[in-house]
Amino acid sequence: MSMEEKLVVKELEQGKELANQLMNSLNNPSSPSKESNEILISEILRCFENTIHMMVNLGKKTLKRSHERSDQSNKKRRIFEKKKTEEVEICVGTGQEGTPLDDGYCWRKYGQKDIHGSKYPRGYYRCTHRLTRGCLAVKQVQKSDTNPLCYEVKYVESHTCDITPSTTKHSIPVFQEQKLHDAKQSDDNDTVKHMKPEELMISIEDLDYKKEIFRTFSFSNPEIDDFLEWNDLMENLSPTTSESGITNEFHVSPTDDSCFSSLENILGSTHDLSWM
DNA sequence: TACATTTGACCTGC
DNA sequence: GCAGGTCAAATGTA
Repeated sequence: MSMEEKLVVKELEQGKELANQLMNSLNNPSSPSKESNEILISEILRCFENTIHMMVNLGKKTLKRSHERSDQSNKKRRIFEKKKTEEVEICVGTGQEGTPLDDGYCWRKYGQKDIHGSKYPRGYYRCTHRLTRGCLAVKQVQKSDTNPLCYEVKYVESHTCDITPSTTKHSIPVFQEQKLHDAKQSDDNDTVKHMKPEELMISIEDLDYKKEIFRTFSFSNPEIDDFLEWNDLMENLSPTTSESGITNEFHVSPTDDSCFSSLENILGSTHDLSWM
């Protein structure tokens, strides 16, 4: 059994346990409050959502692998799939040796490769939430040959996990890409007008300054993290995704409860159920 | 013990 | 055949 399949089983077992708790609660006249039942329901729904999400991604992965290995003649489709993932390359300076490019997301290294013609190997990172939330974000980090203090970072696919760990020192998931986004969007900005995306340089001082600005931007409420449904979250947070597929901005207000509207609708509908 | 990193092997595209 | 990308077992670390 693969790691993904184990996670699916674990999630289903958790849902089963929650359902049992709900049943016990409903069968017991001196059961906890209605709010407790609502919490249990939302947790069960979250388990289903996660399971579906994981199964979909597991299926995609399986299909993709089998497709790649068995149907090698269908190259048009492969090219099409490849085009769906466009890439943006930026270069960010950092003085923190060993911890390059802490961009606020949780990355897990899955490979390193010596690149022909390059002094330094290229590191391959994927989002930590790839298995649990199906986030397909990937980045490649390579030291610049010309400037060892400069890292060339290539982001492939955008984050769909929408999770910025509260423990992360710098909660700036949008900053570096925002900079690039600004460079693309603003024709009036002469300083970035002539820059190619892959040549975009960000000074350390500027980085620290921006980090301070975006330090408070994070999803640090564990209850929110627990209750949000990922699809609804994606819709309600309204991330402005560019044509490249890179998520550049998030329009979200900490006080905006629109994120919970769908959940409230679900819970609201359950109010009408006779067993509540 | 769980999670992250390393690294050699394997796969695919050119 | 080569180079780049990914996988997964082995290893390291908290």
